[in-house]
Amino acid sequence: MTTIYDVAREANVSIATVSRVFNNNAKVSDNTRTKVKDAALRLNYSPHLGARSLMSRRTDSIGIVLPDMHGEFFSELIRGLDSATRKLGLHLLISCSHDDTEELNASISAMKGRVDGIVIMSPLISSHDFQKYIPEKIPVIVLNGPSEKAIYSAVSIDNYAGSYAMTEHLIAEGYQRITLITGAKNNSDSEQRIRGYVDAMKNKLPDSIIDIVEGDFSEESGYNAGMQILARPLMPEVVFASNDGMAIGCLCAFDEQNISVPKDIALAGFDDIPLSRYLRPALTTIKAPIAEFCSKAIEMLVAKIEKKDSDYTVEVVKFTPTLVIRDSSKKPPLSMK
Amino acid sequence: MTTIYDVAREANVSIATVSRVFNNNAKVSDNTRTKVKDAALRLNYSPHLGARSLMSRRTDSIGIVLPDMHGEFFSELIRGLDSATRKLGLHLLISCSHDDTEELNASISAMKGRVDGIVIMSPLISSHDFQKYIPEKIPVIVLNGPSEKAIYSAVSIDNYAGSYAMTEHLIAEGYQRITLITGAKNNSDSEQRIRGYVDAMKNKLPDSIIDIVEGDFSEESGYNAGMQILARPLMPEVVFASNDGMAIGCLCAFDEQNISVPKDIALAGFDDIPLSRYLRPALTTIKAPIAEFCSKAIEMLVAKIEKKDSDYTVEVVKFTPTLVIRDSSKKPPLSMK
DNA sequence: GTTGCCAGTGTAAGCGCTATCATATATTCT
DNA sequence: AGAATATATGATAGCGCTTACACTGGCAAC
Repeated sequence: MTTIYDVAREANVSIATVSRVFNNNAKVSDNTRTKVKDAALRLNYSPHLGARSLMSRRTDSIGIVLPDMHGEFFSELIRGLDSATRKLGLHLLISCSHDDTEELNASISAMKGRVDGIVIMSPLISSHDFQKYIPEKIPVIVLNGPSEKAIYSAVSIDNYAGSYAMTEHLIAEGYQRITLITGAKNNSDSEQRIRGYVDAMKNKLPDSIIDIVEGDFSEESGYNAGMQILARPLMPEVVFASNDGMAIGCLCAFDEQNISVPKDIALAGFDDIPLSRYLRPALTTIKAPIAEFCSKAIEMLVAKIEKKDSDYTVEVVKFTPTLVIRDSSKKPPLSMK
Repeated sequence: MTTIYDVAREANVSIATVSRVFNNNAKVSDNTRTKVKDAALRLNYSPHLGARSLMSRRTDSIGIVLPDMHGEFFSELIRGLDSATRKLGLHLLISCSHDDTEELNASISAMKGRVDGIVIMSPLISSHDFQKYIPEKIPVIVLNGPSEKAIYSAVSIDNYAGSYAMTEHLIAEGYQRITLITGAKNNSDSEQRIRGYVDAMKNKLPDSIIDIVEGDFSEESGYNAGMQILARPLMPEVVFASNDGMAIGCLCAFDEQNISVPKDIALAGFDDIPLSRYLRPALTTIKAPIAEFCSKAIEMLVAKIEKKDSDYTVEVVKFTPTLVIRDSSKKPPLSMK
């Protein structure tokens, strides 16, 4: 392996000069600069970034801990984080906790000395539970954390508002029997979406029945929930699935039973994954501004990194998602009923 | 920041002993071991992995360079790589080249000294073009590379065989006018899929017309291609989209024009993303064994890392994908035509 | 009692780099 | 001309860790 010493020898300068050339901040004469660059090129040298970060106390990488990587929502998330960090010349160390406390802690420990800051998304495990494994005062940003009092600064999608808005919209459309399919159990995103639905129902349609079927965010659970709903004596007028994946599963179940959407039953999802607009019928859903969401998280993290210690402020930024109305929730004209 | 020195002082031992405890290989008496562990716990110490890897010449991380992160295919890929590396206690540094040579080279350089090996997926840029930026003799595995003579060991999905098998199947079903929607231009995966289609058509249905419409793997391009196909005087009997995303776009276009699948026109995709089975009609497609594919890539990479230098062998492993027949390609009984 | 061995521990030399300080040379001012 | 200043470069001390080697004391072997 070529080191800075080899280049120094080859270019007939000291290692300090080579270092200066590669951090092109200090003043080096043009002459020596090219001498060094040529030597480096000849030896195919590039600095060992691990060694560099040991001295400079910066790794230029940030760690991402996600609960899972299944489905389009997460690929959009990773994509957003990648593009936000790339702009700043930062790198991404990605880890997956599988919603398991032990794995989460292992992921966090494994990041010590490798990253300048960590972004954690942990809808199941509370930050109280991983706090003690976070190396002292490494900056942390939580994505979409539980609504408990925040220990760390957080960026989140306002699941409650989104879910409330969707329910409200469905009610305004004239639907009365609205069934919710929940996300995974104990998952904070799911819980907030449930609350949004329940509150909107209670406020806007006090006499209606609150009807909740359990799911877990997977397409399969959406399919099962759909089947379960169809098996009932009285079908709801509209099913609101807590994410698009489950809505797709539901759509599949309905189709299998020759139930037409939205004619026989309307359908709505949450997340607006890229595919949703291409479903037939196109899916009414809630769109979160993932790109801005990711940028904001990275921006806040970098601010914390820059300020070093001293910064113990906890700031929580919420993004309000927007309603995207497509065909799957359109109330058919009465004549068609 | 707590260092090994702090722990040594706290436990009243030398740093070497602390190091031994944390690498629990050497012999340390049970007494001192607990003494050290207690001290570490008290100080919330965990070793600085960057510093460790400087000495041990191992980073326990591997770099992944992907061309893009859009869509479910990539999330499945990252998921597969994560689970393969996790089993081995390795970490993942992920970077995205956006099919741009400069970004790709930047990603690779940025990995020097941070990873023990690199997995590169680069369907557009040939390994000849990034070879000179690869730090000398860091192990590299290429995923799904172009079919040119391999410089690096590679693991790939046999796109050609998959595409050939699909075309053959469609012909066997009795279809004659088969249109292919291609993937992105100059993309090696796409090119291989085109060749598979063309060869199967020529071999199995020599008199038929080879009909190719351009796409770029995005849902939108599939939608556009679908619209373009419908605008023709003579519609094909079946459309074979080079990936599932485009098939979904196509399905959307067909539906919009009241063309029913598979009654009026049949449809097939490629990749078998998790959603495909939940489409209506469920999508006939080609399933690649992504999990095995990823495991194999990591396994080969780790083998190269272990063997250190000396290993310049180039091995290419191909995975043959399998046909998944669902409703979208079912030939309707003649009576229904 | 001397030797040999071994388990358990400490000492110190780096890993490849950055950064501080000192040094050497060139440039400007009085 | 001599001092003051600016500019380019070198020597060197670490960053936090691992590891080869040296050391200590206890115990079996002769």
